[in-house]
Amino acid sequence: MRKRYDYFQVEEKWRKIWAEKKAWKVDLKKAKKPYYNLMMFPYPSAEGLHVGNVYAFTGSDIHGRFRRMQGYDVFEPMGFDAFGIHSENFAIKQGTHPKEQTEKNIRNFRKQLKRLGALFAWEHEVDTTKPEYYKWTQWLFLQLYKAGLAYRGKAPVDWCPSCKTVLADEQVIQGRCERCDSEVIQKELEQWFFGITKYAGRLLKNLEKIDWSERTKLAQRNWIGKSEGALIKFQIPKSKYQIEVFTTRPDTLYGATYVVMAPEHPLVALLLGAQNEKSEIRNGEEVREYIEAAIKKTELERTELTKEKTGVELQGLKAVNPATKEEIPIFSADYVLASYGTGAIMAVPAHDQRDWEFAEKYNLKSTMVICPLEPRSHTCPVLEEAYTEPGYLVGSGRFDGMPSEEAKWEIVKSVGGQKTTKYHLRDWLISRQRYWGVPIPIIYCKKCGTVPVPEEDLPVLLPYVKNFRPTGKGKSPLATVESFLNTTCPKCKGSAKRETDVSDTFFDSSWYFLRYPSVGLEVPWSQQITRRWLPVDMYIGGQEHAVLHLLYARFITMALKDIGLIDFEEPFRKFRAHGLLIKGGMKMSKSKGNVVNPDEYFESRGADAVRMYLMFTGPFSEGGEWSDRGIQGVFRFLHRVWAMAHKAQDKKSGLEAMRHRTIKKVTEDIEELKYNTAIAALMEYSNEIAKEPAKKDVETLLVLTAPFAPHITEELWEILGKKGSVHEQKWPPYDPKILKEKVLNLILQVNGKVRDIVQVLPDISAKEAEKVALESQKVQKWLSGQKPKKVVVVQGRLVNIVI
RNA sequence: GCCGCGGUGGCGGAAUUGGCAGACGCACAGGAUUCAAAAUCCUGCGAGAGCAAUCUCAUGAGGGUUCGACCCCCUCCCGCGGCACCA
Repeated sequence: MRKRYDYFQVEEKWRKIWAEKKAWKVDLKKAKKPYYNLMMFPYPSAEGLHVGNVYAFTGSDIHGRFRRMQGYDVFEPMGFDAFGIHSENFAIKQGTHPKEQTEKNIRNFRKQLKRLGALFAWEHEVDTTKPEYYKWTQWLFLQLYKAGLAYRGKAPVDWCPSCKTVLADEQVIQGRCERCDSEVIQKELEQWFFGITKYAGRLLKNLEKIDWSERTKLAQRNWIGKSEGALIKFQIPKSKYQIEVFTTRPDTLYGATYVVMAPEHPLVALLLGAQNEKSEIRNGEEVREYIEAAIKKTELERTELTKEKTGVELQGLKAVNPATKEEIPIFSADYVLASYGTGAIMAVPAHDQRDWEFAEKYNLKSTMVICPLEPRSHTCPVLEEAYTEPGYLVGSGRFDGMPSEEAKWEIVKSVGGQKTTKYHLRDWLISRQRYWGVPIPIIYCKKCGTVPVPEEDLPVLLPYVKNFRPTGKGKSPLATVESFLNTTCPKCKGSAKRETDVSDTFFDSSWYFLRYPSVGLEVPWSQQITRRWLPVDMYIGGQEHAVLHLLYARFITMALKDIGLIDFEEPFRKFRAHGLLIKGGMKMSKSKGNVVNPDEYFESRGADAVRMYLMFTGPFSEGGEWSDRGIQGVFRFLHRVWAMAHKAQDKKSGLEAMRHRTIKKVTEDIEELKYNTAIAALMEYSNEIAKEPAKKDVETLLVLTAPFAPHITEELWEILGKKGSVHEQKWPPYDPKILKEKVLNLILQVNGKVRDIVQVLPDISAKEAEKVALESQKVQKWLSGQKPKKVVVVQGRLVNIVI
């Protein structure tokens, strides 16, 4: 009796059985070989599960299933990163409420995710919007606060006028909001920050020792942006003030012909003095106007590269170059950023292109102090633009003739400068003036100041508010909710006000992996369980989070280690970024109308076919291209496997060597996440088996295919009358001795071109191979009697005859 | 501008890392089956020449190293990603 392959019935049947048996449950307390297989949890959008999610999760699940068959106790949790502006905006548009909308979306996601046939540990689901989760997010905030890593500060911050909230540095892409692409403007606001910059050096250094995708590490390195340089002070004569600059090129100090301070530099304001007050600066009015205008500009306007540089001289004041002792002019210009280094620079027009352009415009002196060639034996060229490469010093007093790299630190020493390292990374701004997020657990009391909410009072519940629209006035909508805003001070019991901003959603996701194993417990995480399960063994996710989520998670983990709450400082032992699934050569997006709905294919081809096809489109780490017709290929493959399992005979297989080769190939490919070639190997093997199916081969094929297509393999395993589940089978070993074919196809080349292929014994010696080659008729034809100049023998592969 | 990755049939992609270029699959063509279609199965499928055996050319372009190059080196072109007035 032979049934047709009815994927729908098969998949539904096993989904039910697995759920009933709790087939993937691991005992977190007792597991002997714990393996934490993590995937980036999704944001549950109203559009439903995206095929990109399915792609990522399938790749991760295959890895989990593979490890499980290798004998690990695999914990593969799933959850929802459900707070955030996205759902809030959606709710505003639809006239719903984010809470209800989110609950609805999660129900839908859960239903869709269950069709995937993954190992998900649903009893450990995390939902970041649930008080039982965000209670601990708030608790975490308090721990960081106690440790001095969460602080409130007034600073010019990036404000998105469309999202009506401030943004973290990481969320501003080239002066635009990452989410809505609006031009970001600067606002001076008092906000909460996390002190991630304290960890810059460690975040950078640890990259050397963690097993992560190289490109992800590279993106983090770029973002952290280390520069080694020096702090050098320029005295303002007859005053108590000095301008301290940061430079990576102290070797050019003798060429510093003016200094520049950023418009926001506090010393500029100080030197200007109060309005109407007498100042040393002769053109105070002009300077004031310039600074006001500069501060008003958007980030985009200020960083526009093509724009001509502007600035204003602080007339009447000079600074002394500590090397030349020369008095040089002082400028304020917005090409110098307040947020980096000391907010002031020494300008060396000859050796910095930006300074060159500025000096040209304002007719400032330029002195060449680095010569590209050894100056004693060459004349230095006349520059037509800044020379920024290393070279030899000239016009630099006793340092003349020294290579610039060498002179650097000597010069720093000679002027009493200080060697330092600076990073581009900025502190993490976590305040958001929005509704749908975790309330920051802080109370402001007139008497006691800033008071953290006592831990026993957590969670600070996010109130259900009908009007949750952003106000746009630099305040969260929660500020209008009297019952939330007004509270009593935990210290003096007097009346006090709550912080009304919520925290960045990236804070929610910066620690969820710690919560998963401990879900349901009345502590943020159990020490015992955490010691057994963390750090995460394998983390798979998108590259787009390289400098957002992945950096934040590392920072939080490091901070927790220092506070003494966990005993490891890197959260993810291994991280692999997967590629992007595209369609028609383009990223999928609603506006292009090329978004693939996975449900449609779950219906028409089944989850196994969807899983397998997605993995077949290309290397998992590179991404792939979805084609509506392409899925037919794996669908046919599954049908053929179905058919051959029904036809399989209990007889000796003629495919021993191939079986072992396939096991080897599939094992190694899965190990490296090269699922596309693993599947190709399975197809090749099955193409051979199909000719005369022997049970032994079909069984091996089913075991090897199980991680990719869990339902059909389980069904066929049962149909073959095998005991237990195919997923409980041990991953098959291969025997290197059986790998080799009995005959070797020896390639015979003449002048590097293949002219003949002969079958020989695999262990043929070099001498014999040469003899065989020279005897070949075809080779002789090409030789046409000539004596070979040289014969190259590659053992077990080829012979190349050179004439 | 700097850094990184890539460019292979009509398409997605392989190639044990210097050793048979195009595995596997899609699409396409021919055939079988069918009243017919779908599905399925078999065969073919880089380009050019040839009845054929076979030969020539071909991995973005040009050059080089090598017995031998998709792979290594140099120059250039194109695409993607990260950073970017960061001193």
